[in-house]
Amino acid sequence: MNMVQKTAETQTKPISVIIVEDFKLTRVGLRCALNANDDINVVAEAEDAVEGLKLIERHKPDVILMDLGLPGMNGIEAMVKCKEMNFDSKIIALTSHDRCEEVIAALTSGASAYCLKDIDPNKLADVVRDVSTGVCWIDPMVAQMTLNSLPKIDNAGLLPNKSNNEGRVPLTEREFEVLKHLVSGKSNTEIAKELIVSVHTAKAHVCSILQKMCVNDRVQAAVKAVKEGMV
Amino acid sequence: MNMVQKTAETQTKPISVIIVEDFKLTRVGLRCALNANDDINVVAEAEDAVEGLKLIERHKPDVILMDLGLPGMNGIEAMVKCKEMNFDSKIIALTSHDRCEEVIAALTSGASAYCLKDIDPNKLADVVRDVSTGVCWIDPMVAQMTLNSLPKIDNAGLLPNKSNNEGRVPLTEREFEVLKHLVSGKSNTEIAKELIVSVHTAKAHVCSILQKMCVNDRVQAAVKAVKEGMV
DNA sequence: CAATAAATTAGACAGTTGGGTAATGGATTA
DNA sequence: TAATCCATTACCCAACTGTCTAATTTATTG
Repeated sequence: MNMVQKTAETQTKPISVIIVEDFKLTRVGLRCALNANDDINVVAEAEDAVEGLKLIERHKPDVILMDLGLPGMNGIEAMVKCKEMNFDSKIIALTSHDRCEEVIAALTSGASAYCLKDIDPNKLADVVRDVSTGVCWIDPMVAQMTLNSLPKIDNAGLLPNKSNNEGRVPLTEREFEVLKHLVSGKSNTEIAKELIVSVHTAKAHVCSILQKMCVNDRVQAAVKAVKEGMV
Repeated sequence: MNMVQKTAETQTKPISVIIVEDFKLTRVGLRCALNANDDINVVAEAEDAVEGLKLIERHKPDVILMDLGLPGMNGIEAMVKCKEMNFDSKIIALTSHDRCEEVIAALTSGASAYCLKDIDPNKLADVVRDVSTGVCWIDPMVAQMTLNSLPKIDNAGLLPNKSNNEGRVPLTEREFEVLKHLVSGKSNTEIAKELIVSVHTAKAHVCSILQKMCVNDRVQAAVKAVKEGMV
């Protein structure tokens, strides 16, 4: 039952990898895990960003494994500098955190993949292969979060399609404002204060939002709004 | 520590897949390519979105392969409706185009992966495996484009951060159950009825959920849960 | 101009929510 | 065994929610 799925075992030269990681033990672990694969070759290792950048410049590796929590220059800065050097090395960001801003920052600063450190070593090899071909790969723990950070686009009429508009919700502009505050968890009183109207007004808006969205309470409205990218 | 080699070859039941694709020939191709793998099982196929949604509702598959260019209701609408049904099926968007808006629209509408149709069949199987575990996988042809669409964040001083791991939420199993009901908009009374406990219990759980998630009310909890993919 | 829709305000009311505090039994762990 | 954590129940209370009815003002549109 074990035959097909190695998409990478071709005859071409192995994927060259550089590891930038401050913990010696993790470094060794990464090297061993990756070098166990015939098609992957760890060509160098660095324990800080400065050294890492030098090695990257020298070796021009296919893939860079970059720890984000480095002493001195952090991994994200390092990635930016790396991209400025203009090789087409692909970068895998590696951390143990799953903070939203960090994930986004890494991915917008040059990383093609984001892995948490507890990834299975064999899986990591797969990711290295994927990323070397240009794939964007994001760890399950942060995937949803990342996808939710993408800008919402009005899907209606995106594809040659007509019949759809009926399901849509025709909220007024004011109601949209209210909805945004509602989604951010504000109470009617807070919404009223924010929009400089009376609580009665805020309540009235919320009420008509609920009816237009066909839901029973503000929680459902908020969830629906988030899920459908209305906000 | 870990003897697994191929992340998929375990003894657990195969990954169930539903294919929604209008071209018969492509459908056959997809089915054959996937069914060639012991750990993947194509349980149904549909040639349009309406039929697809019915099948999805019936089978609750692990993974859905969704063509975006369907006649009638398009794939993106179908994904939205699919997400509304609230199973945790993962969706792979499949098209032959690489239009930016379409990619983003797909990923924000519920897709966990975006594949172009000329993908290697074995690679597709890998993607199915990855996606079934929650990975976000984006085809090389559109990966860079997608990453560029992420909101830019000011990286300065992003990382000097260690104390943050506390932000993570260690909800108990019971609390997770309650959270799910909460997200679906149920009141404490309804949650209590659902879990066959008293309202007091439900309230207690909700209360500790709010504290653990560091939010002030159930709306914020629901939104956070949805945004971070906790449910 | 008249009709329609949106935004605003108000009072009232039953029901829900979230915070405290406190007690009990069961399970796991030190 | 003792200490902890979890699930469960209970009561109180201030605050908030959602619905109703009803009225005024401003735009927009036929």
